Amino acid sequence: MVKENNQIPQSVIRRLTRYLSQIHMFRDSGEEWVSSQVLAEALDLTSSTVRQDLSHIDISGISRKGYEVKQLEKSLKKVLGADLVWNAVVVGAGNLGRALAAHEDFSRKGFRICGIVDKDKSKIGKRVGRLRVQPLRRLPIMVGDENIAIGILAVPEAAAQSVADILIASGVRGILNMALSHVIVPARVSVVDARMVASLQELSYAIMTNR
Amino acid sequence: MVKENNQIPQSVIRRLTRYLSQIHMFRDSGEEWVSSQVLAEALDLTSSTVRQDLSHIDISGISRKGYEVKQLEKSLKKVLGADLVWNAVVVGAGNLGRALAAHEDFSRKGFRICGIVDKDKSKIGKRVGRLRVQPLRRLPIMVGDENIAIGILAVPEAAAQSVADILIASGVRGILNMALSHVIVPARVSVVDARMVASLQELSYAIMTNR
DNA sequence: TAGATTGTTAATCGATTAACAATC
DNA sequence: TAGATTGTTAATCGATTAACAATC
Repeated sequence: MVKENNQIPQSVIRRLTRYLSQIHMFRDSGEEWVSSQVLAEALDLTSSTVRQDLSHIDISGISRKGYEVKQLEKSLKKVLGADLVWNAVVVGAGNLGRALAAHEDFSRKGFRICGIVDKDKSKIGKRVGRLRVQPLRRLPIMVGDENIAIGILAVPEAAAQSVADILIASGVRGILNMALSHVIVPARVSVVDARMVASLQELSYAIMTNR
Repeated sequence: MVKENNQIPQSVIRRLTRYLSQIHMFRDSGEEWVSSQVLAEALDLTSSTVRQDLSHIDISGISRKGYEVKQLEKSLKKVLGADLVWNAVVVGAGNLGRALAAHEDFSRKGFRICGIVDKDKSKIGKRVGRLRVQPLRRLPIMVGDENIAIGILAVPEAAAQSVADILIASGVRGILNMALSHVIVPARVSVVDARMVASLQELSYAIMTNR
């Protein structure tokens, strides 16, 4: 364990998020220990993959028992930054943007939505849960004042790049891209795509080829 | 080109969805031809990867010109099933479920949301755009009557598996999983994860390790 | 103790990149 | 024609799986 300092591969990080979710389930059903085998079965993986993955993080298993659930939860949260609170702003106050701004899961998992902005005058000032839609031009002030690290991009395909540029200029460190299109960013900014239409297209391909 | 019959790797399919989105941009700006080099640059890939990927689908490029935009769009749509209309039902009428049911991008890209259901009595009957929230128990009838292939799972973590089981019993062929947790399904059903909290956790890791 | 399970090394498998002859 | 770009093969790189000694 603890292969500290050098970066963990993206493929592993993606599975660590799944381990964390699964560990919560085990914790909630009162389990105190979990083996690589049990974790693997719950997530359709091999126990070998689980052990390899966990070798990247600060956790020690015990022969014949496995990993302590509480400790594993703590280590996974630590490495993913899930033990911190991350401030975020939603850009785009369409159906999707408003839903994301009000989505309970986010705050429950440490992502605090501090604001929602739109460039469309007819949307500005409208209530979204406890927030009000602000004008797009306020973005730099909001990001600076509220220590916002993450921008959630929920605008139409065609606007995605120009709005991403504004987010970057405002000083966010990462972008969750909900738009269809690819956005280009400088190296100091990170992007993760969460393109739902793309996911649906992957799904339709899978359905078509599934026998 | 045309390595027909044998399945295209998941990693390639994921990029094909990106090519399709990018091709729409080129088309909209009036381009008629696109080379592997240009496509690669727009998406942060190598031209070699693009050519390899396109060798899986039914398209021929021409030396010195590249690929015809219209033809490439058509081939990409064909292989991804994006030339078809897919009927879908949203399960869970929380903030997220309601937004997904009303999301314009979906219908524009051929995913027709035919219904939204919830088990919570207080939500049933409420309007969501042109739809009304139906009781969960109507799911099998809806899926059968409206030829629904896809279920979009937008329920809390703890309910995900049991609701997935109901979707499967109702006869859907694929599930878009918006819930945090992993769902287990029989081989004849396909699942694609679109777990947004997981994406945010990937992003926070990326931010933390970005210098 | 006996045996289940970890941690890790080595083997396999798959995906990406490089290279280049063919071609328009 | 000259040269840009494809299509494809081979090389490299990285990720997953298998295997097994160490250990509790």
